[in-house]
Amino acid sequence: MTKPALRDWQSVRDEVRRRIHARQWKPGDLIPNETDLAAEFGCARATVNRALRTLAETGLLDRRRKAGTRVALQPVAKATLDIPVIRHEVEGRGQTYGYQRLARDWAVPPAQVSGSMRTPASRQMLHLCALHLADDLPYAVEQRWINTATVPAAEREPFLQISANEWLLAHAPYTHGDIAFSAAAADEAEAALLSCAVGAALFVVDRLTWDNAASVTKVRLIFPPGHQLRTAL
Amino acid sequence: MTKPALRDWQSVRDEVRRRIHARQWKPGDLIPNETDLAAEFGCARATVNRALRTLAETGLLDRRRKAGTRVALQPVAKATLDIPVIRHEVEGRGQTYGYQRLARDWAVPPAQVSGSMRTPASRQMLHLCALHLADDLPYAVEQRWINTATVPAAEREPFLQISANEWLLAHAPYTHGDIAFSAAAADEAEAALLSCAVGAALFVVDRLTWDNAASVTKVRLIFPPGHQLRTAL
DNA sequence: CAGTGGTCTAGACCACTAT
DNA sequence: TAGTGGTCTAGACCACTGT
Repeated sequence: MTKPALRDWQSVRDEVRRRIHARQWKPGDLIPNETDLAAEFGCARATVNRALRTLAETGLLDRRRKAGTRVALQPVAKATLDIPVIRHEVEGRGQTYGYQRLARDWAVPPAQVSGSMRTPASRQMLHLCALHLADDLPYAVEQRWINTATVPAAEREPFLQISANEWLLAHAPYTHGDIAFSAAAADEAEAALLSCAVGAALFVVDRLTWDNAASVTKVRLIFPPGHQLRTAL
Repeated sequence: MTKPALRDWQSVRDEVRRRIHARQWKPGDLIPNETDLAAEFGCARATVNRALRTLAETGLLDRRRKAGTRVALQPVAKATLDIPVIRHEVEGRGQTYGYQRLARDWAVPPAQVSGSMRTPASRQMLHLCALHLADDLPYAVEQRWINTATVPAAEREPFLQISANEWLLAHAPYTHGDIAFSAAAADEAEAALLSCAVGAALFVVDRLTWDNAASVTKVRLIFPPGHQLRTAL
């Protein structure tokens, strides 16, 4: 019995996945090298490379030069989260988006904020508080500090019509950042804004973005009880 | 002034990113096609393709055949989460991992569970409850249903020494799954296990995995107050 | 030192889709 | 229908790393 040639890298990827899944190649096993697989599959080595590279990126394979390619012992699940602009997130659910700016002021941030943003401890920063709505119900509270040394244009923006969430993406590019997810109990202000009980379990997203070595903004998004962040695995 | 050729796809990617960041190419702009960029950079089109494809995967570019490549108007941040085995997660923090099986029983799951796992509503499933520890402190509670129609070997595994979290990865491959993050208030049992107050805000991860059309397992991981899930952006 | 993956090249064909 | 990205190929050279 001869097998038909696998024509594209997706087919090769699927066949390799199938063999791993069928335990033909077991966790920890060394699999044939690219040249041999290319010969077996009847395609170019570059095609096999693309397939195996993709599988390595998802954590199913471990690849090392000279050592070869092994089936991962404990495949680390990789979940890719899309973090869209909140307006798009709401509209994507088929709901009507609403926005209210609650506060815009200049203040010296807490030491924890200036510390993590690497700004002088005594310097004032632009501080914003806003509410995002979905079908007129509270969707998320946004609390934000903006480093106007990095984004001077923000000084002239009132953020009355457009949220900082959206304005910054178009006006303040970032090179990298950190994001953290956690749970927190609602304080009185948050409970009032989100129409929930004080102490209710809120879903919290903290994000800090950088433009090279300069911090851009630090934001906390607070979601009402029941909010879920979902993704495929 | 002539520019030196860009030798590899990472250099091309960096140069394209630089131009976008410098607003030489603005959000919404059409950028030159692959052939022209290859000529400008002095490299093969495949090299440009690899660079632009990578940037499109991160959401910075929108690419469509015939329509060309545009700078994304609202770059959707893509965060890749690594979801390792809990033992590795703990050990990676330099802490000592501990594990306690709290319960292992057969039961008919709630309709919500059998419904989402697409199993007969009246069929018993293997149910597990376990506690993961870091330096002898509670790290996470694991509540799990296992579809033994898909993973019959689980019937003979006591899960006393090894957690289902870890055993399943080695013995029950999955093809795809869903994961959801949320916040929940601690009930009495959870509060006792995690040494926190009833009603405290807990971080919750719900995961459901599939082997093609057959569900494998549905698990809820519950983390004590203060737990954060972090990643780079 | 030798084997493996990582990448580049030049050319080709194809798939999709805006016009 | 024509322009663009998506991919494959065959061959080459290189980088890394186990032995």
